[in-house]
Amino acid sequence: MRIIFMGTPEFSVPALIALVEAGHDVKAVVTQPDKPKGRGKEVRMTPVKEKALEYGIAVYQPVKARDPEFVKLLADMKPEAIVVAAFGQILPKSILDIPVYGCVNIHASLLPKYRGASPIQYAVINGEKESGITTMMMAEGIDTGDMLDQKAVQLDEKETGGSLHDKLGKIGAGLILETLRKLEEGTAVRTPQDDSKACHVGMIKKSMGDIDWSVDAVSIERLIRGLNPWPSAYTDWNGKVIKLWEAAAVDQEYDGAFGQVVEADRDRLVVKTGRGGLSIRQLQLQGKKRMDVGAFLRGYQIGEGTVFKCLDIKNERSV
RNA sequence: CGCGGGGUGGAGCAGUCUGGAAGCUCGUCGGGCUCAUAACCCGAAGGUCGCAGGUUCAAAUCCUGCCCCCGCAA
Repeated sequence: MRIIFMGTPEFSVPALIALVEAGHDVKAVVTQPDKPKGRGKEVRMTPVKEKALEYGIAVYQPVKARDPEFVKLLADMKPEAIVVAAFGQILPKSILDIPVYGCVNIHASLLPKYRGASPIQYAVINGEKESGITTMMMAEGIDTGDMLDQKAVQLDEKETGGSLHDKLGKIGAGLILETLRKLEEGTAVRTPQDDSKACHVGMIKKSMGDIDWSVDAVSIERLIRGLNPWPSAYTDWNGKVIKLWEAAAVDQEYDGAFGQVVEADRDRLVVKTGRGGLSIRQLQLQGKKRMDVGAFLRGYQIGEGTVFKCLDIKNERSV
């Protein structure tokens, strides 16, 4: 099938690879413009662009895809389908109408749940038992179009945003091939979404990682997993930022203030939360590499009574 | 040239400002105590102090250049 692929981050890459390896005629790849990233300020290509160049596929990076000139460019390529996976821009109707088979989106949730920008992290943060991939016909609303195929996956107890991201990326790659085949064969079934069961999640903000110790330990532990590896959950220790990478909720009540260390021995560091304690397993001090809590305790003097603080004023957690 | 932290036996840290014996908490190995132990006691091994130059009687420490890791920002 003659396809135009639109995607930007790492999540989109497996799908692009799958399309190419499956023999589809990927005419062009559309991705976000390069931006200065990283420590230096170096301009870095998007992951999708990098892969596209490997394959020798033409890459387009419009600041605004809805620009009429760009729309015309797309139309002139006469794609049979446009496959979109975490592209990062909203497509206007003028683009949605171009391909005969339509614009198919690969979305990382079991729609209609978790429409929006960060379905993967929120699935973990909210403690979902399962999530998945939905391929869908794109409509003008955000992730509101008719569903085509869906594949679920169970979340592991230790699932992180990163691990789920990788799982779903692979599943998405497989599912989009199936969906395209059905579209071509004419066997695809469009299922409208039940809007009453829909929910929408916005972009992840770094400030979400600022741990509010008055919240229950179970939720904090989920937050830590959901925001791993990016942007990560963190707290303040004597004016220094500490990222928490791994923890476990302890079902026990302690005396003391929220955020206070209530247990500290050779390999165990427990902090009091709104409900229960949080046993920190792996953490990272600013400027340092991540380390197991045992190593941290050996190098620094952490006594019971040490207090971790929530520095940020606003904790914006939706859903 | 975006801002900043750091590279010291296997791990995590101190020591660097105010040059002058390699330190701390662990780990490892051997021995002891013990019903037993992640506990305790005794002993031991293990380090080019990121790399290369320079200053000095003397450099982990001061100066110069380079490499690597990390946080912020984007």
